[in-house]
Amino acid sequence: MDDGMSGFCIKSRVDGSGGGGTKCGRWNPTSEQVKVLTGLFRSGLQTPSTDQIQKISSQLSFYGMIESKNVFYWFQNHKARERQKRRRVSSVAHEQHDQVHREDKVSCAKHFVDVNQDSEPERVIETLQLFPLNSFNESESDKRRLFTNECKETHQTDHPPLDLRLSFL
Amino acid sequence: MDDGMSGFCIKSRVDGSGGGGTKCGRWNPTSEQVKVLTGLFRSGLQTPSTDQIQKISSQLSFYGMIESKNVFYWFQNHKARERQKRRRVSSVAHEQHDQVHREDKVSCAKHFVDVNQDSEPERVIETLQLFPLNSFNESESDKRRLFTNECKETHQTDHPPLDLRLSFL
DNA sequence: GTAGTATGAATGAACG
DNA sequence: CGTTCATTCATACTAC
Repeated sequence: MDDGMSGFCIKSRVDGSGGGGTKCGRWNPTSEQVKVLTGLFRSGLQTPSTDQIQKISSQLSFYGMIESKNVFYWFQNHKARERQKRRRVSSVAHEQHDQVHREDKVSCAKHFVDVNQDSEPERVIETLQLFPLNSFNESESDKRRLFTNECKETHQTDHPPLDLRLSFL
Repeated sequence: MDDGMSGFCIKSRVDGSGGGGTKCGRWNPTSEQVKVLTGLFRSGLQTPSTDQIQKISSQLSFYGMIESKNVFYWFQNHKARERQKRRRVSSVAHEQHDQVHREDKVSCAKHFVDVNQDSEPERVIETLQLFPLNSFNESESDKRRLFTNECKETHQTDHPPLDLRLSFL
């Protein structure tokens, strides 16, 4: 999206500066930054608020270029990966013999459909078209409930107009 | 990545229906779908109504599997993230180092980029037509033209205490 | 140079 | 709507 793709040119490690230079691309935290971040995380701050993120970012900028979003991502990733690791461990160390399906979520997430896995990707020609014309004045939650319960969007095989010049709205 | 790096990196993974394994998991929009959605969003449709969502979904199904809820979530996420990003980037600046000239912010970003949303060769016939009266608002409104980059504080000249050590939280 | 790994970034989905 | 979770993509780094 228009993520802003804020660019940043970072050095290569505090020590480094290997001359190789300013690689523009993704943020590469300095060891000091990582140290502080890790310290914060271990101190119990696993999900900083937006406000905290900004403060942290601000302070860490002393050590080098950094943006709020970097801090944000750092915490998100750090937490996620720790959890992920933990989950893996518990999954193996615990539980009965790990079945072939150790993943219970990865399968078709919800009430999805499309059971076709390794065969001709043929689309079902269900014509279960859209649910009744909505009643205006429905709340967001109503909408969400509606959508999440929707099991399949038919995607009719016979191509619709295709003229979607966005004028269909 | 090549100097393009604008917009989004198209994932090589073509979503299902194509040949072979239609990985059923989460929706992976095709670039066409993203393009249309982005176009709609940019044209002012940031919170489509239920029926609009259905129509969009219906039309986009031409490009691949898609459900209404996907469209719903897409808009939710897109809007939320745009704000989030904005929030993260803004403030922090404060009046501390005064309002530098807008120009400076740009120069600070010397090597990179712009916030150009789609530097993609716009191929879709943008006949964006304002949706019917059911929702007339936004108008042009969009003037997020500022470079919201956090290149900000080049460290306020006189470096901050550096005594931070987590005490600033 | 290729393989493997660590991790930054992105985003679909969903929660409160 | 703001926030959080899970999964995946992309890339920096390391080892062979």
